[in-house]
Amino acid sequence: MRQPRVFHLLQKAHTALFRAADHALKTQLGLSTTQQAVLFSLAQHDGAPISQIADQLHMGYSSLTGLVDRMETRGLVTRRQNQADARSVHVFIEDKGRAMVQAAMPFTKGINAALLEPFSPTEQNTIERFLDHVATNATDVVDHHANNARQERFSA
Amino acid sequence: MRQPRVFHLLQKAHTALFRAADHALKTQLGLSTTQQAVLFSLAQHDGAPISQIADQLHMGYSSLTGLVDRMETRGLVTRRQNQADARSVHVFIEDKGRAMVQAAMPFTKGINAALLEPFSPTEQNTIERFLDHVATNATDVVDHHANNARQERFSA
DNA sequence: CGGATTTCCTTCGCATATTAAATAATTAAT
DNA sequence: ATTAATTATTTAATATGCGAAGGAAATCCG
Repeated sequence: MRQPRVFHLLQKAHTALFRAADHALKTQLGLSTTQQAVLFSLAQHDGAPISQIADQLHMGYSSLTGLVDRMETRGLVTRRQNQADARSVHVFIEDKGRAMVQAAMPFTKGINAALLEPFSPTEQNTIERFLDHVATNATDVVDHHANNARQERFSA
Repeated sequence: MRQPRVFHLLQKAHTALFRAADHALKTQLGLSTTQQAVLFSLAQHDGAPISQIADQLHMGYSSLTGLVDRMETRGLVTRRQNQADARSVHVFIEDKGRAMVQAAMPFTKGINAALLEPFSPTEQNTIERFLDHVATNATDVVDHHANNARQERFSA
């Protein structure tokens, strides 16, 4: 049985969706995709330390520093230091940021509904499980195969 | 029935997979995600005009110019003018570029297999159809909902 | 034919992102 | 106490991506 080329399919699906959504959200809210991601992550884990956000979004600290800078300048979030551990910096959503999450809601909800419309509940469940699976396991899978490739090269 | 938040799930899955894969492919082949995408697109449509690549990857012309520049510098592809229509520029893969596609193959294949391993053939088919569906319909769906949002704003 | 328009691509300027390496500040470990 | 590890920022280099403007070729149309 032929296996779907998920790797490229996922990339195609993603770019198709997000280049378009990016444009819409940028012109309507002034939010970039990445900033959106940070905001939505914070909406679920308000006050998360930088390290945790970086983890969730698979980014380095240095990427986040600039990102949070820009969002803080615009009044969407605030940095606060942890009193227990003065090294870690926590990020909190401000009202303005929360408002943006709310404003984006009907948009993303509509998109979800429209994209899932042709699929049965069972299929929708499969789709969800797959995307979750990729989100949580991709790093390990990739690392494993990258190591394999390296070993093959050494043994060649 | 609760609907999966495909929008955010897709983003999470994609970043998880591609931040990791990016790193691996960059260190092993020196290819960025976008350059990969161009290369793989060309592997299937060698000699495509810039406009077509832009279409496929949902990018503007100006983004592609620089991209192809860098790849041309590295000897992966070549630009050639269309003799029939001197405006359009076609891009061809060179041996070096083709070699990279080949070199990346086992890697992506392994990843595909690993990510699909927990899913039955039927489920794999569903997944493929979904990703295809998103890839081809996302733009329309997003535009439609963006327009709706704009209309609501005007009528408010 | 010839001017206006359109198409295809490049150039340029700008904002965003991303990474690697170096630095700081703080906490933990021995 | 000294050393090591953790957390985050800074800096510099590169990539990416969009929009506006321009140039060159093709097409439209009066």
